[in-house]
Amino acid sequence: MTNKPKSAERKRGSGAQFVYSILRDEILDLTLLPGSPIDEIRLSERLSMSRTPIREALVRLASEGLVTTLPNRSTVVSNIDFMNLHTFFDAMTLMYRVTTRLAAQFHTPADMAAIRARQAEFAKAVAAQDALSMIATNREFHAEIARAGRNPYYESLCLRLLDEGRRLLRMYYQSFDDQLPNEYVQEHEDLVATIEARDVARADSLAGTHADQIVQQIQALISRDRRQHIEL
Amino acid sequence: MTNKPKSAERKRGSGAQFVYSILRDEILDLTLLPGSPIDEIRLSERLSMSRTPIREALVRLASEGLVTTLPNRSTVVSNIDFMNLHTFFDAMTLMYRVTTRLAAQFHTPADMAAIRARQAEFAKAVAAQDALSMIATNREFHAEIARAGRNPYYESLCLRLLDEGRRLLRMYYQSFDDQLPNEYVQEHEDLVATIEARDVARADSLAGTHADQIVQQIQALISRDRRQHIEL
DNA sequence: CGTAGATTTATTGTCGACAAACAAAATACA
DNA sequence: TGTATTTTGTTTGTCGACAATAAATCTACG
Repeated sequence: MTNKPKSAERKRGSGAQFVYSILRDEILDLTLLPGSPIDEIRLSERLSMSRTPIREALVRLASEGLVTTLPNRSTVVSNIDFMNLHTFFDAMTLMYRVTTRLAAQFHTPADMAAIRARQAEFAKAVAAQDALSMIATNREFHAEIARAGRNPYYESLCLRLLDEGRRLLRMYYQSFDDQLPNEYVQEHEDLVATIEARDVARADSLAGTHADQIVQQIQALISRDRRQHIEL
Repeated sequence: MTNKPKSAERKRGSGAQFVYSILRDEILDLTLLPGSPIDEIRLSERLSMSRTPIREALVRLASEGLVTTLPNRSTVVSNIDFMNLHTFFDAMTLMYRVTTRLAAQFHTPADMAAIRARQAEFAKAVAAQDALSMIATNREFHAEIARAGRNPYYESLCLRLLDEGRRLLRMYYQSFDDQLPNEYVQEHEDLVATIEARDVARADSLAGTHADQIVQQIQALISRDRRQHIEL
């Protein structure tokens, strides 16, 4: 299935990193569902390597909150805390605003080129109506803006939130992929233009409304989902 | 020197956690200076345990940015990036404001009791003119406020920034401990009162000015330090 | 005397194995 | 039959050892 290089083919020192990125992707793509246990031995067999690099990857994932390790018990994929989603929305909105603001202040021509490239990928995914690709490219677009802001503290929180959002969106887009967010492409275009123009106030405002839009959409998906559950 | 329980005395599963907290404290207290290498074998001898739990602790510290692992080379304590301190100040100020704001909105009686307890400890440290204790208790005070805000995303960033700040302050207070920040005690009192009164706007504003004060003090210490270096 | 290459040494990354802890199954007993 | 207890099995936490890699040292040669 997935390309798994044999242990001999991989370079020394890349083991944990390799396992980390594999697991991370599987968690964020919901290939590993929230709450499902992660067996170290089975994983070591699947990736044909020792338990040591796998444990290191798990420690890293745990420190980022993607997995939860029960002492002396199996580590499980962290659940999505639906009760406290508002904290996620709140932080997401603020980080969108702050990073976009900083990007408008500090971007370089190279940053703009990178941002435009991400935006092009996002537009292509939307045109193709590929929901999964949309989620991924949207994440990369905002990650690139955060990078241009050049504040590693904001950037790391933003990346964490984008990952969490990717997982959340993945959960709903696999059932409701009939949404057509063409307006998001336009909003992104406006965002890019405003950043390039170094219009800090407008960048802040646009990022805020953009975040609100996404929040509203997710909430709509959730309530739609809830209603279904009730009707069963 | 330090109380090191023999491996038999410690509970199974607490090994990595134990090493983590030891190393973390030593890094933040500057017992381990930035840039100094961390030898796994020497550490395993010093703490009388295998290299495995030590490596886990190092992975955790690396994912929090406190140490940097050079591939196939020794992991070193992360340097303080003086060139980009402004990003730290920026994030610190925003997080002070946001978490204090949220604490004003969502605090419970239990939160207030905990915050007051931390404030009492801080006041005691200031009264005793114990610079190191001041740094630690100030950190705990703001960490408690962040906890009362009940947003885990803000809270984790805030904790990270407080740690970084603890290290930074430690660097200057060990040479210039003649500062007497009695006004900080009063500012903290005002902060507590405003939070309890649920005055969100004023809490935001107070937290902002409080952060500005601290930033100014650190910058003053840095410039004073610079002048000394030039005069040598 | 200095520099390039070979060799040694020290330290990390990985592995397989064992022991402790928890969960589940099986058994004893009322 | 139901509950408490023992036994069994599975998975983690820890350990010591080995292999790979880079730094440090040494050697040869200009």
